[in-house]
Amino acid sequence: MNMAMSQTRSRAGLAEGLRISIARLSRRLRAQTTSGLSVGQHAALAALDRHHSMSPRELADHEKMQPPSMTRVIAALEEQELLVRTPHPTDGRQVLLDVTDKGRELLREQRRRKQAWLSQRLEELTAEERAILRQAAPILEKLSRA
Amino acid sequence: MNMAMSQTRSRAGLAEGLRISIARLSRRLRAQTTSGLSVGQHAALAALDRHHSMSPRELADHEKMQPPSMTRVIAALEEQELLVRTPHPTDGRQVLLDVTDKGRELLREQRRRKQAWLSQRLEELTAEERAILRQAAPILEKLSRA
DNA sequence: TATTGTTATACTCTATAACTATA
DNA sequence: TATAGTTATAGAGTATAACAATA
Repeated sequence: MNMAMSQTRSRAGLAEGLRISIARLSRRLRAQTTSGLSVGQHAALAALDRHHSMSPRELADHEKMQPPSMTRVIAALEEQELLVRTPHPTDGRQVLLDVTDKGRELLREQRRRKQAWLSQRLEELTAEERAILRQAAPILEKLSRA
Repeated sequence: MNMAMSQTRSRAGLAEGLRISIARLSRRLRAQTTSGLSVGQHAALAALDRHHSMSPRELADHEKMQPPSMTRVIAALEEQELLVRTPHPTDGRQVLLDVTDKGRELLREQRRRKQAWLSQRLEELTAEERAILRQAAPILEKLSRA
């Protein structure tokens, strides 16, 4: 029995293996600053590109981040003119966020260049391995929001 | 076409989706301090439990962490008497690390209680979804070391 | 000279608590 | 009072650079 099997055969082993791999991948992804944007900044911008005119609170909930943390992410994106803030038409407390043309262009450019480091690692896998990850991706997405 | 599909159909989409899910999962896992040990500390201890008598350098390489970062992880584990350091028999520069009985007991206890938050989330998936993750886990492990 | 490990230092990401403005 | 957002502050995790000890 090899190690990968022993790690993932039981449910506890699956959780432990995933937890450790996720932490390690996260560390390595953070070290690869592909775009000038942190992973969190990129995620926020991409979410905003899909769901227009979100408030900071909605965006924080979507990304499972605390509002003050999101404030800083938003400030960094605004600083780079990748998003704009407009007042909510009826609720004076709220702010609406939208991606700018420059932000959309950056996202497009990123996708064109792909996510350099991770894409390269994916290319080194077999087609079958990639197929499994393609199936797993929406499950990981669901887990990350659960 | 739903969002998960559009995200994972292309290779760039797969990389982007995985990257964002991994970052979000990592954030949530870090927020769940199950054991008193951080994820990095747990990973180091578990690696040491499998491969006995590693040096700090080997452990850092194994976990894809820089040596000074690993120094701090090791110090925290030693402080809690979960590992011991012994001088290398022939190379005076090196140190050998080994899990203590207390460290092994902690790992065993952790596995018994499972990795609380993530295990709970896994229980909420269907059997089929878990089966896919079980296939994906060794691939993610491989990616995390690539 | 090269390698192992540590110390010093700093940066990024994120969190909690407290505050302001509006509802 | 309750909610949205921000500011102030702190902590965890990690990195790079510089150093000491040994090979």
